Amino acid sequence: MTPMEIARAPRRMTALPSWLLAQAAVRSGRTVAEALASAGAHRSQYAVLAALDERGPLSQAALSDGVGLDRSDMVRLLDRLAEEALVLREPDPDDRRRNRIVLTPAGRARLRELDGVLDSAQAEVTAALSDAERERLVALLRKLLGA
Amino acid sequence: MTPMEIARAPRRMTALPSWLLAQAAVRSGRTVAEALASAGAHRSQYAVLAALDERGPLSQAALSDGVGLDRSDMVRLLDRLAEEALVLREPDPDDRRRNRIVLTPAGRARLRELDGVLDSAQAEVTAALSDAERERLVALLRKLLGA
DNA sequence: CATATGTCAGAGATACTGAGATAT
DNA sequence: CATATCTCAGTAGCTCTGACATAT
Repeated sequence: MTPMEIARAPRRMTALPSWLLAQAAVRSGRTVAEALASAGAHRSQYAVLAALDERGPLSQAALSDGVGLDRSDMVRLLDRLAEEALVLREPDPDDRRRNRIVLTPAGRARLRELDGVLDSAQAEVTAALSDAERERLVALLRKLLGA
Repeated sequence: MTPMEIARAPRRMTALPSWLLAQAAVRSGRTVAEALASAGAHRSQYAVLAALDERGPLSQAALSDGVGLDRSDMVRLLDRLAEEALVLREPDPDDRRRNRIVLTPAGRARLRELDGVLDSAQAEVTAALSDAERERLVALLRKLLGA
């Protein structure tokens, strides 16, 4: 999904780092989104499942923060994950304002499945590069991001 | 503009090429959008002015195609550029279905100004990299895109 | 009282769809 | 008649705001 065609662009733009990054991100994002969509999932759903798997039960606020999603949108996302019984929403006994979001066994299984989907999507994204080149790209992007 | 905070994300995601590309593109895109916005412009406006400068007068369809923008959106974009007298919309005598979109002297001047804005935005985007690293990144992105 | 949380309704910008009028 | 161009209205998904009730 996110059809979002790759734009042809004026020549002067195609040399810009910002344009190359944008194009690469669009293609890569489309590849990943399509892979997840064919498994019936979305990027933010995967991120939430992964965060819960790595960090254990979290409040919605902590989840929103840890995943970079607005709190109001997290509400709807969790509605859906809870419907599918991939997470549980239980009241937090320590702070009754909070919901404790817990990954269910089904959620964990789903996450494993999506981990595999993501993994082959990465291979597809970087198919044009050798292993060494892919590593160099990753290192440069990390440095660019100040990691 | 495009506030769009950088997302923190689960650890397993931050190692993925697709995630690094997405994050780099978001930062870079924000930098560029803010630079253009402070000059009162948008990315697609710049692209249209640049396409006209490089290729001469074009129909709206050719412009849409050359810039990767939907035809229906091009209508509104050109309304604005024409209001500011940066382009002219004149009937094409050779094919009366078409509009001939012409860059005005003011449009060309605007483009020169925005070229400068873009140029310093690129420097900002790649500030964390050395010249050699920036070139390596550009080469890798080109290869990734199959250029 | 000030702040944090979850929830909801809606704004805003962007990409796209569908249909109509005009011309080829 | 089939197709291309421009235009307009409206949809869809996504992000973000503002407000509210509840709890700390």
